[in-house]
Amino acid sequence: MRIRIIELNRIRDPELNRISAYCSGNASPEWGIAMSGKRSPARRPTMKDIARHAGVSQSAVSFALNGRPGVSDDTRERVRQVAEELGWRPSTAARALSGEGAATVGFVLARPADTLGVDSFFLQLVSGIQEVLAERHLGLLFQVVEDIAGECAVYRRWWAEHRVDGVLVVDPRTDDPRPGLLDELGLPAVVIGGAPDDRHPGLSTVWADDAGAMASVVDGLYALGHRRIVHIAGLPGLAHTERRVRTLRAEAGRRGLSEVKSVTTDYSDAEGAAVTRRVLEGPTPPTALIYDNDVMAVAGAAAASELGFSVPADVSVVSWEDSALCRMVKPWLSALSRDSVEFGRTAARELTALLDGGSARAVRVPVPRLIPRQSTGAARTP
Amino acid sequence: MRIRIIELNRIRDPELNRISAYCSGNASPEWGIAMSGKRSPARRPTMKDIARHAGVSQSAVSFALNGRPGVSDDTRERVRQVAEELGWRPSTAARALSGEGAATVGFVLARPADTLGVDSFFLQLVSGIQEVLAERHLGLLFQVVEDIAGECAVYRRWWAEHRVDGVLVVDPRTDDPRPGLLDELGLPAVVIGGAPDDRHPGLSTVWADDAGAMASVVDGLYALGHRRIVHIAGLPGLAHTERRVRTLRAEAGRRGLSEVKSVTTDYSDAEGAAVTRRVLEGPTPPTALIYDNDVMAVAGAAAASELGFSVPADVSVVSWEDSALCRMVKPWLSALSRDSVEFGRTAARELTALLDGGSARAVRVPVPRLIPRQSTGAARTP
DNA sequence: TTTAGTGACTAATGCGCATTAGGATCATCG
DNA sequence: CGATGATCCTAATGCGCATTAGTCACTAAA
Repeated sequence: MRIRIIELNRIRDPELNRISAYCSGNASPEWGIAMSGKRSPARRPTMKDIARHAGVSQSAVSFALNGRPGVSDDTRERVRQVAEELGWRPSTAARALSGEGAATVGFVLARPADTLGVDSFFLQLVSGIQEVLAERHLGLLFQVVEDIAGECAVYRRWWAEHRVDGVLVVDPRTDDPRPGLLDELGLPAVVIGGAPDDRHPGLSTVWADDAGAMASVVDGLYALGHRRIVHIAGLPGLAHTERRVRTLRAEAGRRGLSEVKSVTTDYSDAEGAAVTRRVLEGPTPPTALIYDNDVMAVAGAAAASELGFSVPADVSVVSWEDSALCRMVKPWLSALSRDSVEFGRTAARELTALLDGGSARAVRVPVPRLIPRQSTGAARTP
Repeated sequence: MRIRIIELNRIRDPELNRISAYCSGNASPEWGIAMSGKRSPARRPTMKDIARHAGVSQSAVSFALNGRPGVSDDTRERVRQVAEELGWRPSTAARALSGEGAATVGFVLARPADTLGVDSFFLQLVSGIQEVLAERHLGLLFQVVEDIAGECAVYRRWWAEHRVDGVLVVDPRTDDPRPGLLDELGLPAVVIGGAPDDRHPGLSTVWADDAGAMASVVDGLYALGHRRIVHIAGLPGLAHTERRVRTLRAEAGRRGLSEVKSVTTDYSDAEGAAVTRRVLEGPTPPTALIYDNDVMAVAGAAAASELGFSVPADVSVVSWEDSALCRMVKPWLSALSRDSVEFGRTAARELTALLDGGSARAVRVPVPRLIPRQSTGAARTP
């Protein structure tokens, strides 16, 4: 049916080839499908088909399938069965067009392609997000861009194209343009990892208490006798980096520790190792290192060993991210563990709540727990 | 405008809350947006708006913006400018509905959530795919499912919902139900990592020559004097696993090596280490180990060291996947390196070609190169 | 017996866009 | 000078669905 139409179009307008996408899957390039013996691709059933099969009007079908009043229980059941038999599913395009939203949620990852390294966090996060979205048949539109500007452009485009009903924002920054933009566009959004923000009451937030975690890590290290601590932090602009850095400074101040500092990096193994070398080669090397991710922790621990520092005898190492990596090196790295999959689930749940008309709120997920392994120990008393 | 409509609906049908998604972004839960002083969210401009501003009919706008004949160059330019000013973008829903396809490509990852570990391959692959799709404003719909059956269900749903124009299939298996299904649905698809398959001429394939790579690895190890080689392979059902296993057997047969074998695993660090221990503790331990991914290689190398085997003096290690991981352990692991991002780009390009009406084909990407590092060396002569 | 009311439907409309079928207004040619 | 095309536009239609406005038959109330 559709095929024939395409053929006609083809004849009338030779350069019109976009439509051909529909049948290119198993069509020969010669447009011979309908004529050749080959089975043509199955046709999507529509409500009209259901109506015909069930002997009612389209509207009745719509009422029946959407649980609206206006049809008898008998008819409703019959329509449902026919729909089932035909394998009908509502066309998201048509639904979106008639005001229902696109049944899709957007997720943008802003980082250069070559920076996409060994990082289990995002895949797990996305996996958790999926789990919740899938239950409600919501799709996840995923995009990787170079930077925040690109991310904003994507949001604008998605909004203008009517592609998504809401978005999940990751890696919030201090002075971030995204919340404002999303507010302006009226696009429901959940910020993952951002602290609650009064300026954008329309956005929900799902966040971990980095401050609390940092405080407890410092507590632990202090109790082990560590007085010189270096925090090899992540990207400087990120909100959670700032929170950690600030908390570390506060904790140090509270205890009167002067040789405690944070150094920001780009999260790469290379910088992690480089910074480690730099601080350990200084006049008064730290006795404890806190790394903002597992990759840097592993690279840093290796760098320390190379310099002749024994872990944990000479220097303790804590990874702010737990993964298989931490158990793939010797000594096993003590790490702050959080459930990234659950984090994703929570974020997705908040977004669906928002889509259902709920009001925005800030949800705090459990403080990451420190899993003590072999890389932390008492500070060597000088 | 829309707001008012929603309010009316709300009054008539209190339990109708799906529509609310549109304004929940910055709407108070009280539906007071229109009345309150707050700026209501911007409204999407449509072609009607453009037509009004430009003083022409909607059709003229359509012709102008789609490069169709029927409007003067003057008008065309004017319309384009207005569209630009208004920040207009075609509604994908409307486009899809009028037969243009959904401007979206699907990607399903079939693996249990907890198996989503440290794996840079997929993120890089997706990143490459994105790069190509983004150029053409094609969206990527991403979904994680538990298994192949779930994946098939997703394809069916996407097809019935008219959500995607084509899909990218990863991890092809021997005796895979997916190509047949996609053929049946007439959904254009590119199989990533599968060998060319005559049975489904409608599907394109992008694949690496695992056989060639395996042969060259065996060549290299043989030249170094290795005669007892164990291949710690990935999942048994996967097409590329089978290719590698078969090739290894053939190569061994060709050289008359009897102590060469493959052991399949689940790709996890745990199994990688376990299998390593088992084979090294046997009566005649292998002198070379080939791991099907970086995670197992690292875990395996560590396990070997723990057993007292020195790498590479006692046993050589090759990782069939290069990543930062391979340079994060000592000794650095020799690895087969491929450009996953480019792999993704190639796959995406094949799919867009298919969507443009091109015919299916099988594209071979370059054979992965072996990067010799510190983990491979001459076999200890017994 | 008329009137109002209700339950169960069908017809008709709009969403935003692509496309087709028709006008109008010209210039060109026989 | 009227017929024939071009050229440039506008009106109208359909995609698949949700929704609104009828319609019709039947029942309960007045």
